[in-house]
Amino acid sequence: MQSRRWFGGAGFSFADDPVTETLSQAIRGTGEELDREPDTGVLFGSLRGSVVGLRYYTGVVNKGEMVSLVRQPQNPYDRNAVMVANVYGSQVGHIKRELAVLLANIMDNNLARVEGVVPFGVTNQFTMSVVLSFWGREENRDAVVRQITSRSFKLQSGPTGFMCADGSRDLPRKSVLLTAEELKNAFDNLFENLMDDKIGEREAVEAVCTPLLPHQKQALSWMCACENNAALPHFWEVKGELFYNTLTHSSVRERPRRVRGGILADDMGLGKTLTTIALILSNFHHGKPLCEPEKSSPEPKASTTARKNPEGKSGDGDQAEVSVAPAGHSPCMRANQAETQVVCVESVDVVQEDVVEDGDKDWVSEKKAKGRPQGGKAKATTTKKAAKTKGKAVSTSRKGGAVLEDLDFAAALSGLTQGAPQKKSVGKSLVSPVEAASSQSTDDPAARATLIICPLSVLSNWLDQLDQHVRADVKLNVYLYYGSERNRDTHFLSSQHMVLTTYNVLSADYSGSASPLHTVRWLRVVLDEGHIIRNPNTQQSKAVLKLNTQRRWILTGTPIQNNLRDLWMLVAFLRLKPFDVREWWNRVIQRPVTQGDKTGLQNLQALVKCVTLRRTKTSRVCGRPLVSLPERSVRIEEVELTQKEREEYELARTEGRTTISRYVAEGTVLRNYADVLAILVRLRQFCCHPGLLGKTTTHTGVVAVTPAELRERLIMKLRLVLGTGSDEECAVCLDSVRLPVITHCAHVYCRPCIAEVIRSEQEQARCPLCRGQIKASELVEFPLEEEEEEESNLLENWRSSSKVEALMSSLLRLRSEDDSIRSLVVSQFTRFLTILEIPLREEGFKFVRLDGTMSQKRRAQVIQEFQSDAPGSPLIMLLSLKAGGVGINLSAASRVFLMDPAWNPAAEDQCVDRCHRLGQKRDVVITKFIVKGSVEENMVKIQRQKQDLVEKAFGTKNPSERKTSRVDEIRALMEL
DNA sequence: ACCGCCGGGTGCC
DNA sequence: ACCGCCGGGTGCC
Repeated sequence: MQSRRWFGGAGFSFADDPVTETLSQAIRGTGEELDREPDTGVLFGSLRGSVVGLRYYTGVVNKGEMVSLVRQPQNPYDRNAVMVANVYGSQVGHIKRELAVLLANIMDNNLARVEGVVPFGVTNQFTMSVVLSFWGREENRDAVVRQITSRSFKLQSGPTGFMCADGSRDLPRKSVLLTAEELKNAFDNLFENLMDDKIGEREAVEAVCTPLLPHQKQALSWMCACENNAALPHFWEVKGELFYNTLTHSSVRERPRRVRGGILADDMGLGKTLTTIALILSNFHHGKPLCEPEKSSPEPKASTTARKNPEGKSGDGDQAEVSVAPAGHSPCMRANQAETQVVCVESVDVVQEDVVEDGDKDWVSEKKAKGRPQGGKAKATTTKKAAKTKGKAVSTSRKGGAVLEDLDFAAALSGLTQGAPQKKSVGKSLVSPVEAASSQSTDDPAARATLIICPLSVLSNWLDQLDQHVRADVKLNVYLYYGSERNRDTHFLSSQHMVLTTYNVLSADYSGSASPLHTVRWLRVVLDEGHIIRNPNTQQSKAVLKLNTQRRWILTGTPIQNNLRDLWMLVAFLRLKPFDVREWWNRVIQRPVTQGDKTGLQNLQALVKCVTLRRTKTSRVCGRPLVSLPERSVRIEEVELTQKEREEYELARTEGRTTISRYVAEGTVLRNYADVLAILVRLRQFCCHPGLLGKTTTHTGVVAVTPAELRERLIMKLRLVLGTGSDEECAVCLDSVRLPVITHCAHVYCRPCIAEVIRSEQEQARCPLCRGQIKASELVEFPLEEEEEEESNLLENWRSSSKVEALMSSLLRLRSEDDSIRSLVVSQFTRFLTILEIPLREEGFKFVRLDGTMSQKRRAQVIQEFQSDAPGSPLIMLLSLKAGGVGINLSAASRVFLMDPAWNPAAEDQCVDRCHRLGQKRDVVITKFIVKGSVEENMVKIQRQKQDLVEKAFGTKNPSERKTSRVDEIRALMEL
């Protein structure tokens, strides 16, 4: 079941097209990506050298510990200098001069990566040995060996002197290798069976009005434990005075603390949002509730404050009071304050319990150690300052600072801003950037708000769920940080219970100066649909890593799309030391695992297990399924083309075959990728409706004569690639293409991405996909022309098609049998959806439409309309496959019509999951329309074959093999 | 002695 | 560094 994740290639970007998808995958494995492809290197050998200058630096290393080698070309004493640092980045010393010359040469010319292990640790205060191993691409082996021997160093073949992961000394590493199949299975199951029966259940606080299901209580219990538990994390042991990491063999003086958070990777529909809401309300400081309903309050007031829709307009079904917190104006100033509504329970007594938040515990023990048990100067100061800056005097004090904070926070929450300030306010700089930067590691009582970051498409879902699950008489301050009018006041943001925002807003803020979100000290940051940040090169990912927070959570249904590399960003966000530094991740986890090392895999499994909770729809709690979803069945409906359609199709097919077979013969299939893609797309469009083709009739594959012709042709190809409604992946950023441009060699990229390539490579700039020469002046943009005219043209000269008829007869039959059943009609081609509107209208179906071009506001309206059970609400939703992918809930539908096969079966599944999820009452029936004797049939065949393939799993095949199988697929598609 | 040897000063890059 | 290297002092045994 899970194996289908493997073939999802681009995952959430839904690059449905085989050519696009795997081609860029193939490219990823080829280019000069040594640094980014740590798993592709081979070991050239190793040699013994020495580290000098130890006495000048503080970095310590143990026997067997790994060290990193960092070039220092700016070193004033030697431009060849190579610095040696330990796992935590502290400098240990330098590589001895003569050896540094060699390393500098190898490193600067990118001939090999050099990794160091210290075999004996520090034996004197001046120098020590280091074993250097050289990793690189096979074609560089000779050069490296020559460099080494010409400087009369001796390269030992193999990893002699390499330390074993178990710490045994200086023996050749005996790694147990796994077969590709074992590896694939292990990887597939990496996120399975993580359910530890030992985790208990925990009820949510009263403020949560929806009863949690057993598995949700388990998740809550687990999440609270993750946030509160102070036990040593995995791979750490106490060794005398120090703490010792068994993987890197490093030790540190300060007690390493467990990641305060983790990955909640439950399947879609198991209630990750609800569980997270429960967590936020149930586990504030010291494991106490955030706030509770006032029990004595006779009439609960429905007031969910500081809340607005993305568009600033109140949603229709929104029962709670919706108020916009105006910029620069604190909601605390509202007149109808009812301070008693919020009771923030946070007792200081907890400080003395066993399980407390680390910061406080550390503080207590620190004070004791200093023999000042009741002191706590530093703490008291911060607290006072916090109180002071809020202009709030607090007189009651039970025990030290904590109670002050509590009252202070309660006051802040309930809006007692006009209390009598005894000292003058220091302005709104409650959180100064300096404080923020310096308070990373310690527990921070000022951190109070939870920041939720999600894709725009699920923002409204969070608001709905908060309404639904939080008791109306709980006054929860939720601020939607979105839109140009958003309140950027950090004091205001810090004082919220929750702040909701999107990845885009976050990265937009980040790119500016003084990002408010990066200034606030958060209690908790939650990344919803966290796999969005799997590519570490994106602005979003960089922005996310820079957030200042105590606790970190990732919510995702698909923790790994198809590669181990996807995991790194998640690990980095969680600050899973030391793997948040790429080198250690690569050396300890990624390369060993990719090369089939059993120990590496075990380490990876342990690592994942200690931060992840994942249950699937088929998981069981105490022998019972988590949730009982209705059945779901798939039937394939074969569609026969009419005589006329068949003739048209065959004409196009023959033409396409001729072109492609020529490319195959020439071995230029991949170079002519855009043409091949165009042919395939055209055939797929023919299968749906001839009107999909638009004016893309130009003959492909003929060399253009004039620049104008070439330009026209490129624009046409660009339109083909983009206009299908399927998503395109940029081979540079590996994300959906934004601001698309097409190169003269007919490859599509984001303009900024390819511009950067050209800028950095200058005259030698080459197309990342085909290595053809590219110039900035030759990039062609999509002209913003009048598509409307074409659209109306489409509708005026209306004709039906076999597939349209097949759908219509199904829908009509369905309506006559049961007119309460709602359907999703899904296509990758948005134009097809437009075409389908005509017969639907003709037959008097009420329908709505959801596609990627619609604004968020419109989407929310449409979904609400469709989900509503009011009489006269629509029976059908026309849905573009891409738009149907993420987060949305369409459980009102129980029939799905997949109009055209997608390349990525996972995309289809995701789409079906929109309705086959919690809340679905009926059995779900999925109908796939496949035109008999067409590319569609071949696509389905190849999909099935893919599912059976094993070796694709880890990307263990080398790039040329992958390219070959890609060509084979195209041949199979065209029956060549 | 335009050497060798001795012993003190010194020390990353 | 319980080294190596440098450079000054010194000089048969």
